[in-house]
Amino acid sequence: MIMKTPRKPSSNRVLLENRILRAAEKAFATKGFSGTSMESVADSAGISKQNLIYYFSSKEALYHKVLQVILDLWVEKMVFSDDEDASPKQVIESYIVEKLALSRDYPDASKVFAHEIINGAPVLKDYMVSHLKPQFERDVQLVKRWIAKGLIDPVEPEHLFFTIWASTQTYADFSIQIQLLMGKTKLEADDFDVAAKFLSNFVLKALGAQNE
Amino acid sequence: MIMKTPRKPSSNRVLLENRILRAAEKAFATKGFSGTSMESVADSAGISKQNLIYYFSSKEALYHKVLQVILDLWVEKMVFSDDEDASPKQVIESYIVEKLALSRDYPDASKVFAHEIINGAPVLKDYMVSHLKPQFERDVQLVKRWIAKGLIDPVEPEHLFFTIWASTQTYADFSIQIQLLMGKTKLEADDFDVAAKFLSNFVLKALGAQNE
DNA sequence: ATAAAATTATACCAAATGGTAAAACTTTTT
DNA sequence: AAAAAGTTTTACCATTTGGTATAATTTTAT
Repeated sequence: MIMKTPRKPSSNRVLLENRILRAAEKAFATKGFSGTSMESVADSAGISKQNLIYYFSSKEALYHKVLQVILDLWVEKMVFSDDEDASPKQVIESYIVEKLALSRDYPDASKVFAHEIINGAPVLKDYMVSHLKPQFERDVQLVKRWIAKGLIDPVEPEHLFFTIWASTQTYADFSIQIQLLMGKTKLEADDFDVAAKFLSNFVLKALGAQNE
Repeated sequence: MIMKTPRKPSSNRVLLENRILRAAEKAFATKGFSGTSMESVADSAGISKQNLIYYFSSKEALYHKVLQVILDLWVEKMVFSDDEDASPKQVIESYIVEKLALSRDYPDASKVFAHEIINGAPVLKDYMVSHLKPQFERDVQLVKRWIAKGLIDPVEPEHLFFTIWASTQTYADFSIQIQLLMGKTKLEADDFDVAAKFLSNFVLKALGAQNE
């Protein structure tokens, strides 16, 4: 039986796919799935619509790939319960800092995710139950142990996470509102630093976990 | 000069317009502006597309009206600095409770607003600067006076508002995520009560304003 | 009752859009 | 060099969609 050796993917292809994915991410972020046309993505990527379809055979396929890239990035960068022996202050502080860094560095990714969730998670529902929920439950258990040990004051851990997620992601998803209200044309790195300090202090104090 | 007396709007018309607006709000909330077709709104409202266009001459007009109804509701229900002499605890607690009540009772409105903001506030930009920003700045000043009087600990008031908004609206906008992670088919009134308690305690403690 | 205004139904259309078919061209492998 | 695989371009199409034009019907004011 003769096995044909497949040609190695040209480096050009990888570059082009990345260019397409970035263009698509930006489009999905600012217009949503329905509001994004394949032609506009192709234009942003500098290729023809038909050529875009050669690389991603349908708009759904393109959207799925964009979501997958986002999730890979997030899972890679966001682990809460890394070190069982780290202090709550350390863990929470770096969690908030990292989440805000994601909002700062990947605002489009955050917005695509926000669109997906607001629209009822039509694509991500299964993934959330199978992957995110177990991780979430582990993290909740860790917080409960902290409470049992008296390291932080008693709170509902689930709502603690909802609050941290919401208040870090708002700097990406609702950045236009924040800009308009603060009279800025865009959010600078400095604004994210201030937000990180504010939120860390805020959460730690609310948990009675400033020390250590 | 003869002035024709215009016919009074039939009560039927008011009812029908409300039915249309509710259907449109739900559609815009779950699909966004681009993802919503006039025909689907008409179907949900139980009329023909052409008849819908008779009442709202374009999709833009319909969307603008939906936004306006939402803003009217929110402005009516959400006043922060009502009473200068109320204690921070009273003001913040009722603010959080009322914001959560809006998320509970008008989740679609919250989602339509979220879509608008994530997409860059193409319609609401001007309104936010002319109406919301002054109100925001008044509220910020009130918080600053609280700090100056030593009623609460020093924080950046702007970020305090961003956090409260984000963490109350997430129970509407991201409800599917919360449901999936908590293993519920929907969020009940009880869940909102727990969230209100959690958030009130959390924020007041972070501000050092539990007493009074 | 009747004219005028309001409402609903019928027929239609131009533009946008996601996608297919297939030919032409380029690069890589043998 | 030739075959094969990969890539790009050209031409086209069916469906969806927002919207217009207009006729038919119902409701209201006089």
